[in-house]
Amino acid sequence: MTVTVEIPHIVIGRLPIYLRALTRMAEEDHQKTTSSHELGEQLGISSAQIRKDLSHFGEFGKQGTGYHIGYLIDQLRQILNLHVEWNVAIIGSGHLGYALANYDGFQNRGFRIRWIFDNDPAKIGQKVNNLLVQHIDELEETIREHKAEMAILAIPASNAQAVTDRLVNMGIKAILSYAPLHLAVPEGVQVSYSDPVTELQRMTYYLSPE
Amino acid sequence: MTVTVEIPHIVIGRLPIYLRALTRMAEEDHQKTTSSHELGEQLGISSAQIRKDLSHFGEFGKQGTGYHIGYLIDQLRQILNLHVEWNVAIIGSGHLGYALANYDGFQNRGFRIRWIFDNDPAKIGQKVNNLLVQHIDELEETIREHKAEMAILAIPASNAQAVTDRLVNMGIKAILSYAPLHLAVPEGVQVSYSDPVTELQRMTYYLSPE
DNA sequence: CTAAAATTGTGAAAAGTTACACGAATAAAC
DNA sequence: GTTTATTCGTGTAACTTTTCACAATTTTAG
Repeated sequence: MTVTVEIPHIVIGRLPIYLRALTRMAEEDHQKTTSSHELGEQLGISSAQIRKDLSHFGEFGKQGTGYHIGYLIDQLRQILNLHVEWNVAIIGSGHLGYALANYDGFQNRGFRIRWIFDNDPAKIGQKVNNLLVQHIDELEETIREHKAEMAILAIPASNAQAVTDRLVNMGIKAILSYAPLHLAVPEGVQVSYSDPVTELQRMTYYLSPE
Repeated sequence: MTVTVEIPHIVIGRLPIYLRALTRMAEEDHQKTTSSHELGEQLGISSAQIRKDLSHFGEFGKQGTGYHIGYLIDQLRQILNLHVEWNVAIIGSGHLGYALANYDGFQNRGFRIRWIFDNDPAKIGQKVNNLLVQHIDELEETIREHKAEMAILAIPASNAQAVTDRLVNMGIKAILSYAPLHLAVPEGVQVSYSDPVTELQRMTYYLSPE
């Protein structure tokens, strides 16, 4: 009898944060080990929470010493399926799509921007950081041919659901959306949202006007 | 005796999402009323949760009818302090800062991008969507003079903490950061993070490699 | 070699969040 | 005018998440 323990989504969400902080410690400070206390200090998270989060996946630390950073980074990358590089399509080559295509932060963190699409004829064929802007109608063929699995949506809200339907239809299983609306997707498709305005609005609640 | 009931942060975080959906209903569908059920359906949130969230702030609905959209939008804007327009400074005029400065989604949602700063002499004085790029060393004087209260960080991780310290020092109380690191700020300063890579990494956990 | 300090992993308690379910009010149908 | 539908607001229960606190282990100091 196998008992499948579902690991809380909220725990998964913190792993990339740990990974980012550990990578910084290794690369900038040339540090070899750290403790849950030190890591928590840097991230504003309690040490107990970090230990409990990690304990869902194994025993990575050593009493008295803490965690070997290189080893823990490696384990986190395995857990998050980052030992393979994921090919990502950007939809929309407006200012934001352009910025994302030029961002060098995807490298070495598990992702490679491989395609960029737009529906504006004036943009098709333009070069964006070594990628040729393709027409959105080539989306299906490109995904099928290259088995793309992730997409970043950098288009206005008005087209976002229609494009999402096409992506889902072609088997895309994870979408990071910058369009300011909720997207309907079938079970099993991951969606992550980023809307600067909702974030600012959340913060203004805590500010006193004037 | 006044009992101050602290409203959960997680509830505050959903209000802008409700506001966004209600605004869409009003503007696109010219709808006058809605129900917690309909709103929840559109957002993938249970109707009970929406009712409970709103009930923290008052009784905005009517049995049998639901919510008057215009009225609820108005109430949410009051709660979130959006009846005033907030002036926002963008730090960094790279690709991302440029995209944010050109984004028209801030208008009518409570924010106005007023300033954009950079430390690259080649960029100072350039025009970005009617704003002149100012040198980062003019930050303090500009904030003091205009009483800016919010900032968006669109700079590399390497400078982010130093710039944050300067912003906090000048009294900035809310920061939306696109720099991929945790920022240390004193109590009472709001920080919101947006890192496409951590979001993608969270999603790859749920995808099967190959 | 022994004592003190550091640190993990974890069971249990506490705190926080969501879902349920129902009385009360309103609107629609007949 | 009465019955049926709809819908809200909310007390309580169920569930989720975080914190506490401690035994066990390892390292450091004397």
